[in-house]
Amino acid sequence: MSGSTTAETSKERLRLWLRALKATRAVENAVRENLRRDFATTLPRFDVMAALSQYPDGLKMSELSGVLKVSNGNVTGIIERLAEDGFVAREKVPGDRRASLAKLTDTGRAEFAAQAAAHEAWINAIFEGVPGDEAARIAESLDTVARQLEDKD
Amino acid sequence: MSGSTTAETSKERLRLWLRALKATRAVENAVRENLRRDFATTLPRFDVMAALSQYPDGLKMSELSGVLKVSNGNVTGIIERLAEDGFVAREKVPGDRRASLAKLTDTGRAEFAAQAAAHEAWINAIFEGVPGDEAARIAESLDTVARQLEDKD
DNA sequence: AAAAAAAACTTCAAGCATAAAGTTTCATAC
DNA sequence: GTATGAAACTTTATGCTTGAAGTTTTTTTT
Repeated sequence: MSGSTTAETSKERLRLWLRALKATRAVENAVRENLRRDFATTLPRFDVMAALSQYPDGLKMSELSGVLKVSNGNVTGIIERLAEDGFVAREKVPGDRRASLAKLTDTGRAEFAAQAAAHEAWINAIFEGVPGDEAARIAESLDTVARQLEDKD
Repeated sequence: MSGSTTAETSKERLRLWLRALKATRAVENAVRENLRRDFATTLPRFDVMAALSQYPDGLKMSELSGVLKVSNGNVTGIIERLAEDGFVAREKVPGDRRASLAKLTDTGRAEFAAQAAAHEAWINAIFEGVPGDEAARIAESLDTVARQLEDKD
């Protein structure tokens, strides 16, 4: 009977999801709090800077919203505030006057490097109780779920 | 060497977290979209109604914000909108004129029953690729993380 | 070449979320 | 019994987020 779909496994999956949601929210909230306390920033801003740090030549606004899977209007606001703080610069795209390129400034790059190092340390501390091989197995299962959802789009 | 804490397991844990975050966000977004499409509601509203459904005698505003781990002001707004829609009633607490009790109405209870049934079906479909025993193991690891964070508060 | 359609943004309205400040009510101290 | 402090909320300011509507520029059709 192993592997069959019963009403009981449905409940079990629901419980898994609720626990997963609870745990990830707890981690997320801890990260938000740390970002706020140590860097006076937010998770969305960190996410944007993380994305930009992987593209030294910059990303168009629409590419950025595609990478982060958030709406266009959302990206507009976050980039605007990051630009005000001097962490991001908006450049014009030569052949297209509609588009604009968002790019980390040197200040932004330095700031993000510090944030990323701290972030890795926080995560490492939080996941201390999870052995490495267990971590790999969990990631595998979660990817299965993520892929399942991507296919539906 | 198994189980020792090295720089490599730190990176591995970071990757695990990023994948977990990506997967749970994907599931969360799918649920949000379904709630919107099928019930014209939101995840925060669903969460509030789920909490209230477990307390037939109602919850005080402060208790509700404690259960959901969100701020007081947040609860005020969500309950207000749910009350406008007739799903929640605010009652006075006999001995204390400061406090108020939030409680599902009959309409609210019926509405939530429909939402909860649909929700379980969505989750079951999304987690179809995850076998039951794997699910149990993942939940175990996630609980370890969640407990770790609770202790710090 | 003019018209229509599409693309790349930005703006807007509404809801969610927090922290901080403000109100009213209750409990304690003196 | 009056003052002090705490508790239970609400309000406000700011930022995140979306979907929808609006603008400008580019591309495609005809």
